[in-house]
Amino acid sequence: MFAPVPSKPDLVAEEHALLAFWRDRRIFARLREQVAGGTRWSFLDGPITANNPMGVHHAWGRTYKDVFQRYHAMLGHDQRWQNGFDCQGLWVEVNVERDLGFTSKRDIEDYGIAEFVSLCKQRVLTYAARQTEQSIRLGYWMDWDDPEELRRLRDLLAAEPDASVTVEGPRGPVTDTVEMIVGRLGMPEVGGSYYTFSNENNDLIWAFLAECHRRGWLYKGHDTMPWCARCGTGISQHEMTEGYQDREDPGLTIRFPLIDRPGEALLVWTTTPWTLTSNVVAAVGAELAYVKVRQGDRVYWLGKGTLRQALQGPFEVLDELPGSALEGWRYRGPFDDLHAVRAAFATSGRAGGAFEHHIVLWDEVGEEEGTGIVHVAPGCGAEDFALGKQLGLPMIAPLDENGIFIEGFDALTGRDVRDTTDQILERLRHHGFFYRLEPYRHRYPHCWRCGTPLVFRLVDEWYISMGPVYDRPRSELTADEVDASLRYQIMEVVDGIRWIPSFGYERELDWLLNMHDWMISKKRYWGLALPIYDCRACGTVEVVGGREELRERAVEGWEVLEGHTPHRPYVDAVKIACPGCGAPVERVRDVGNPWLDAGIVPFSTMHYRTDPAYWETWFPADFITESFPGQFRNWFYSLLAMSTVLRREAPFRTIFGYATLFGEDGRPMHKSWGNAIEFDEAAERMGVDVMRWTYANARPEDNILFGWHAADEARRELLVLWNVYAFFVTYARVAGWTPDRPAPALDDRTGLDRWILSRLAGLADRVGDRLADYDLDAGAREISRFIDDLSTWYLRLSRKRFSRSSDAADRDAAFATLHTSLVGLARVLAPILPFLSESLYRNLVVAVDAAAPESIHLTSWPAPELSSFRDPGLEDAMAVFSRAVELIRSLRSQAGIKLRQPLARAWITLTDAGVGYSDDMLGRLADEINVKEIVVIASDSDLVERRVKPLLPRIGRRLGAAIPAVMAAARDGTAEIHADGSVTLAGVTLAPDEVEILSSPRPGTAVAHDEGLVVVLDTTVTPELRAEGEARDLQRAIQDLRREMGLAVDERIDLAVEEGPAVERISPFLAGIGAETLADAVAVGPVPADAAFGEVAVESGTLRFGIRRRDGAAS
RNA sequence: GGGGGAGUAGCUCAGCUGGUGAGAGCAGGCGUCUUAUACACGCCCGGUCGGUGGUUCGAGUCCACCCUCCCCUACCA
Repeated sequence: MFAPVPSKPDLVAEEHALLAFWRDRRIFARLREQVAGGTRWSFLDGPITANNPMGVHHAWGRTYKDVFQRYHAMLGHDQRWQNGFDCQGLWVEVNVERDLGFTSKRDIEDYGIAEFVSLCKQRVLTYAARQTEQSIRLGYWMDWDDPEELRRLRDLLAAEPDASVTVEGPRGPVTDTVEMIVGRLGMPEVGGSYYTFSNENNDLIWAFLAECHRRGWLYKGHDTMPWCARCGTGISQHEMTEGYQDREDPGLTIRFPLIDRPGEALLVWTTTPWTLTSNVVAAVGAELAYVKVRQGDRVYWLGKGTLRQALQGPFEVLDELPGSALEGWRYRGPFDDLHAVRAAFATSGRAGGAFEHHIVLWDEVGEEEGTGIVHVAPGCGAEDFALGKQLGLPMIAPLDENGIFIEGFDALTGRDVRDTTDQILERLRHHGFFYRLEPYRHRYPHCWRCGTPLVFRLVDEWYISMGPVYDRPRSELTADEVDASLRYQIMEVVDGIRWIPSFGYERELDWLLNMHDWMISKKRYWGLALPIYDCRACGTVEVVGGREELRERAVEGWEVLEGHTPHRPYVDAVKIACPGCGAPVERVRDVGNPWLDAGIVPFSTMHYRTDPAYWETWFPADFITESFPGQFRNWFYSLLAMSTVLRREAPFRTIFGYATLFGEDGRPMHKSWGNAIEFDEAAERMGVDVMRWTYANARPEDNILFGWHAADEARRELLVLWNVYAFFVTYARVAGWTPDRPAPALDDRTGLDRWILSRLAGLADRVGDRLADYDLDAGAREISRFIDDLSTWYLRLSRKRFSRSSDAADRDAAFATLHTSLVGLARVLAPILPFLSESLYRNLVVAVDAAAPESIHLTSWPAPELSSFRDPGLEDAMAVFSRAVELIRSLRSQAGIKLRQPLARAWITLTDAGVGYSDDMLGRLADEINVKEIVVIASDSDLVERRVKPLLPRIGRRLGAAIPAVMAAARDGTAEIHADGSVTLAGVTLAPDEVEILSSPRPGTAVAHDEGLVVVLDTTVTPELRAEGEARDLQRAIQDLRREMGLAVDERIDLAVEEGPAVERISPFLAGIGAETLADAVAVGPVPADAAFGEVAVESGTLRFGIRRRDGAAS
């Protein structure tokens, strides 16, 4: 027997109960055993950064991952089920620094790199454990580590990293030091999620970098880079776009006095005053016009086109020269007395003499902003640097890695660049260089991690060359040209991948075409140790391809690294012999870009090096999915780049991208804005199935607005399903029905039964197709439509068959049909709503069938076993019928005749689509619209008057200007309809296929039409019909009273109706009312004193009645 | 700065190669149905389709210009 079901479910409590059930009964483990050896479907997880609790936006992506994996499991596909954690990089460092109250890299070095790195690892383990718990709560099935075990390892790592520890792996216990066990997490012998800080991950990146070096693509660049002074690291092009923000800077105009033209000065504009300390030359455009102007007793030179924007106050133009005429003019800079400037200029001048500031020509100079004369500081800007290199200018690099002025800058030395503006302005004013200061708003790059405005610094960084960009379409490139350019090789790989949504393909190609060389170095502590050995003695660069190779080549320091993961500081101690000169070389101190860590996972997690057969089996992944904003240049890019270098083939076949999650108000979720929802809060308040349903219905290419209201909408939809389920269970229990009762054969069931089963079979087919095509929202829409059909059509029309049927066979057919529908629906829902579907299944199947699999997640996709139910003709017919009912209801509403009032008849015409109906459907239909009779007719000609609707798309081109008159005639009804179906309007004859004939009602009827379907309703209410309607009113009132009294659905009553004129009219119906309201005795007379009293107003008076519980009758 | 997208009901969005009363969901109002008991269904309210001009018999849809927002991209001082 089914367990009773509450009418309002506690979804959250149910979810917790099922989590316990799955855990206790090892359902997931058994699913894996069940599909082991099946056809392989390879999903590769994009690692989540284990640095904070997961958010509801992660739950969106994880819903996709879980749905598609579960769907494939239901198809019997073997899978890897490996979650990934992204572990290394600045994300983690920034948080650990914050926890420790650090503000600079010096703090870290004072604290100790080893200790700092250990804290980073501990933080990763903390949040890996946390996110694991949250993912499990979401119902996300993966090969999860035990969160307690992760926390234990974390604590051991803090206390005793070199102590021996044993963990339980899939192939038995594994013993190693704590540090090394942590480094082996996710490896085959330890199992569980993969961690990008693992030894194997780092090792394979070394192999990748060595391969890049072997091909000559790895190089050290000396360039002016965007730099975050807080983090003390360069920012690569990949990271730049994340951090553009509007910012207000000083828009400063200053004077550069001309040495050879006394009393005259150049006007120069800058938004970064600190770079003036490093000014070397001033640039003008050769083609631009420059003017000499007088303001008071001052004379300035500036671009003619900038006069209006640059000058303050009245001026007089004295002279005009082309920019080319200014070349070579010497000027004095504002910081020429600084030691650093003097030193840089001392020997850089022509013929080895001292360098002097002068004007150079530069075609980059424009007049849109500033003064048309550009201050150039090659040590402080990328484009300045390029110009400086081209002209052989001296370079002044004023900042250290923390953004502090280095020695040689007098009072500025030791000061932070971020707060020297006032000091510099003061100095400019004092020495007469100042002209004008105005705030200037512009988009300026900021550090994407900490939000600090970036500065530009001259530094050495390591790059992977992306190869040349050719000035021709890809189709015209030769094989040699492609071989020489990594970017084009990646593009070829991209061609072989399916991108969902499709614009992803274009966007990735666009990024590849425009991207610069990949800067892979970071001057930080926690991350991949770049295995680059840059010999100071002879300049030879060597890259070590793995830990083993390093051990073999080490000439000193190996013992320091021995027993440690390949992280700083231990790895820094190892030196190798320079292959060029033999000198011992140490590793460059840089760590790697974290996207290297995530990009190698198609190799590291698929045992590329250790188990080639396994790798062959699972590579490439069939499917990956991540949020696409940003990932085109991050994970997607690094996956493609690394796989292209190592294999020149795609690491995945299909990529599915989804957009961004915002708060309900359309803004990014932000705690201080009050629109943020924590994952845990969402899970415990709305339930994860509601969350999953919200995500399942979202269009992935659109941003999702997530909040409590959206969740309520999703919940309402699920409650409809729950209501159907609760209805079924309630009446199955009353009737004692269980599935082991033999069900009538399909052919012996009603059209309605066969219809819903056909719909179910179609549902399973279509949802399966959609899920196989990674089109979850379309699948969810199919399910919504089915739930609606099941509830508002099938069940609505079938209710009496469950509760008050005298035909046992028909009742059994109804129960069997609804049971099949609910179980089938649950199985289709299982990948999407693992909890709700399990809840239904456990009660509808497991509770009554000991032989059934004990979890819905151990059942297979139901489409094959349902396919015999398909009957498309029946579905078409039902679509017509349901549309007819809608139209009739609408007619009643317009006519002011409520549904409870019976009417004599309705007529409907049936189109071709409707001919598959069965007779019992007509009967249900008559009940549903409360008419005595439905007459199916071939033509509506006798019932209606005609109106003509010209089909504009057909006639528009032909008639042109005659259209307005034709349309007016159609509206007036002055149309001549000919026997052949053609129509004459306003003197123009239209062919039958150029018009649609509509129908309008005759008196006493109402008519509605839709797509060729016509329904006509006889709206005449005869006295007999009126009386019957009043009887229904009475019945309704009695049922209401029963409810007020709190009677059980099967409790019996005595009914008394007071005498009166109204009663006379309804007396023929009293017996029927008694049956419907479970009244054993129906009396016309005074209402007993102990009865509950009710009344209802009808046309002929008021009906008064009383009911009372029939004592003892129930027992 | 370049490229792309979008501005349609209070909110979130549909509106196909131009066709003449502009749609859905939610919110609001009204009603209906029901021993699925407050679930569901129906109806109504509500829009000068960002602005201006143009092409056309006809423009939310095509063209031009302008305004606002978003995304991508960029070495501009």
